Amino acid sequence: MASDQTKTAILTAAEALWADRSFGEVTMRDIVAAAGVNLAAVNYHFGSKDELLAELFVSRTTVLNRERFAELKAAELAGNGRPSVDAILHALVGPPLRWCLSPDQQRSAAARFMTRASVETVPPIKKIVDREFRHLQRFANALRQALPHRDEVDIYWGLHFALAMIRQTVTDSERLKKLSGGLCDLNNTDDIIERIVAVARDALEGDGAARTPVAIRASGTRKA
Amino acid sequence: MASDQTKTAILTAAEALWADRSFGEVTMRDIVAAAGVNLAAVNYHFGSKDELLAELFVSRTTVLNRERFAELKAAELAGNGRPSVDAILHALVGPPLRWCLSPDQQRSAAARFMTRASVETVPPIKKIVDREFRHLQRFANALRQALPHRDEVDIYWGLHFALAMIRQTVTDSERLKKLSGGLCDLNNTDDIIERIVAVARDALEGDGAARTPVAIRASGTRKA
DNA sequence: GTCTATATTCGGATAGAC
DNA sequence: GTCTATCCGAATATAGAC
Repeated sequence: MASDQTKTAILTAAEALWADRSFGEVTMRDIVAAAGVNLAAVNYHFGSKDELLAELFVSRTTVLNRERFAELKAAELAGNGRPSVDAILHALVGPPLRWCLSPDQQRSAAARFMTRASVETVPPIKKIVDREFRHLQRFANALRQALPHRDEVDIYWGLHFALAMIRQTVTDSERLKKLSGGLCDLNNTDDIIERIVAVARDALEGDGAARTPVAIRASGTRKA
Repeated sequence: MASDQTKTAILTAAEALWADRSFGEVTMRDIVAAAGVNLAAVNYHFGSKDELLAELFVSRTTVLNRERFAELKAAELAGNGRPSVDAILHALVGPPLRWCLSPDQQRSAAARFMTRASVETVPPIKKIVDREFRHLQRFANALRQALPHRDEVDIYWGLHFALAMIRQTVTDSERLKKLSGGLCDLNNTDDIIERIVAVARDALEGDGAARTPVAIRASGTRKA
């Protein structure tokens, strides 16, 4: 087997396993068994279990963040440098949710893996949070520019809540499905994204906006 | 040392350690070292590491759920059997947040421990999720009664989002503090509870964004 | 590059003294 | 009830054959 294939097989297997279980619960033996490679391969290609996690996490977040950032840039272009709150939130929420709910098993696993890994306290992740931190700052800055009249504190809380809903939906959709007796459709990606964006938008734009009648909201006051 | 003291010391130490690290990352040796007791004491008093986790989790959730439920009952009394959405949400959100932000270190650790443990995939937790499930169903039922005109699906999503915000705030407040440059005051318990309740209430009572047909919503808010 | 076999550490559990 | 000492399995990592 070629070197690249072995590396990729390990990364893919690790991602799938870490999507559903924590770092410590997944052993290297689990990973190599799923990847169909030998135990020694992990250390040969990555050095250690920790470094495998770090490389995998950087690899996936780089792609996801690029996708988010591209949408943010597109929104800035469309808004002549002032993207709407709605567009910013779509750039933040859309990519992870579309990944998670994708029929592509690997994409879905990648989204769950990242969400899980980002709250792990193990050393390899601690070293990488800075990357994610700067990534989120871009969104915070975009929101501040889009809502110059809003108290900054409210903006950060709104972003915090948006991230909360993304996380919960990516990692805990099973509970919602059971709680609702199967009523909540977790296959309708667009509907879910719109729900999260809508709630986050109301949180950001404030109480007044949140109680504005549908007719006014839907006609697009934010675009002005 | 008396039996009760040893048991309590183990429970307290385990709770504090599991508040910040996952099940697998905390070893029994870590726990007994923090508790100042001997390694064998855990097996003597609890049987195994798994059973220690299960007993601790049941112990803490029992108290928290009772507190939540008492507030829900009080709200029902005050509302003549029909508690307001606001009161229901306060019963759901208040207890875990007050625990988490309490100056009492143990209370705070208990809240973080429960939040962490509830998403663990290890066997001892899997066996207990049913308890939590029934607990949440009570709140779902209360919300359905308070909002009879609302689509049930929206109610479950609103509950889901409320739980998301609670979880994120309990486990990840540190990131919000850093992201906001210290602007967000994470000591003002009441303010935080009101923020979460307000957003959840808007999501539940809705300005309609979440239940508006896609066709209408898309005309004004979707990005290009 | 890949794999087998093994070294080494670590963690959970237990036996038995006190 | 408590503690020391130890067993046993598991997990990471590595050495060395192919």
